[in-house]
Amino acid sequence: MSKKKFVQNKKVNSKQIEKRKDSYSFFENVYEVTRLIPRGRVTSYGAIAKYLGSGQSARMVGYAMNAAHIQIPPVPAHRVLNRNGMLTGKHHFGSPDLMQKMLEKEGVKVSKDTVEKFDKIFWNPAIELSI
DNA sequence: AGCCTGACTTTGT
DNA sequence: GACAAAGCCAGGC
Repeated sequence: MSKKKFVQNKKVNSKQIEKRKDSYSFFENVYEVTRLIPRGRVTSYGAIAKYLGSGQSARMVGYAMNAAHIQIPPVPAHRVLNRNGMLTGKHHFGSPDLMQKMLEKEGVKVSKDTVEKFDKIFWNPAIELSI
C-alpha cells in the first residue's frame, strides 16, 4: 500500500462503502469491509472478494491482509478465514496461536485450526451490507 | 513492460 | 474424498 490517500474512517454504511469502491484501491476496500465484521462473527476471503466485485480474486484479499497489521485504524484480520473456516492466516500474526486466541476472546470457538459452527457465525458482506 | 508471488477458490481427475 | 491445475490480479522488483 504505497498510496497515501488512505483516510481514517468513522463508521460507514453500506452505501458509503459502495460509493468508495470505485475511488479507493482494492486493498483499502478490503480493509473497509473487514473492519465492519462484527465481534464474534467471521467471513471468508472469497466473500469479501465477491462483495468487492472481484469475483475469484480471493487471493488478493488474503494478500491484502499481509499489510493489515500496519493499518490505522486496525483491521481485524483474525475474523477473515478461508471458505472452510480454517485459520489459514494464523502464521502471519505475532504467534501462531494469536489468531485463535483473539477469536476465542470474542466468543468464537476454534478447534483444529477451524472455527466451529462456521456457517452459523458466517458474516456475508454481500447480504449484511445490502440493506 | 514483464515476471513473480501469494492469509484463496473452483473445477476436474 | 484427496490431489492437481488453473483462474484470479495488485504490488513489488
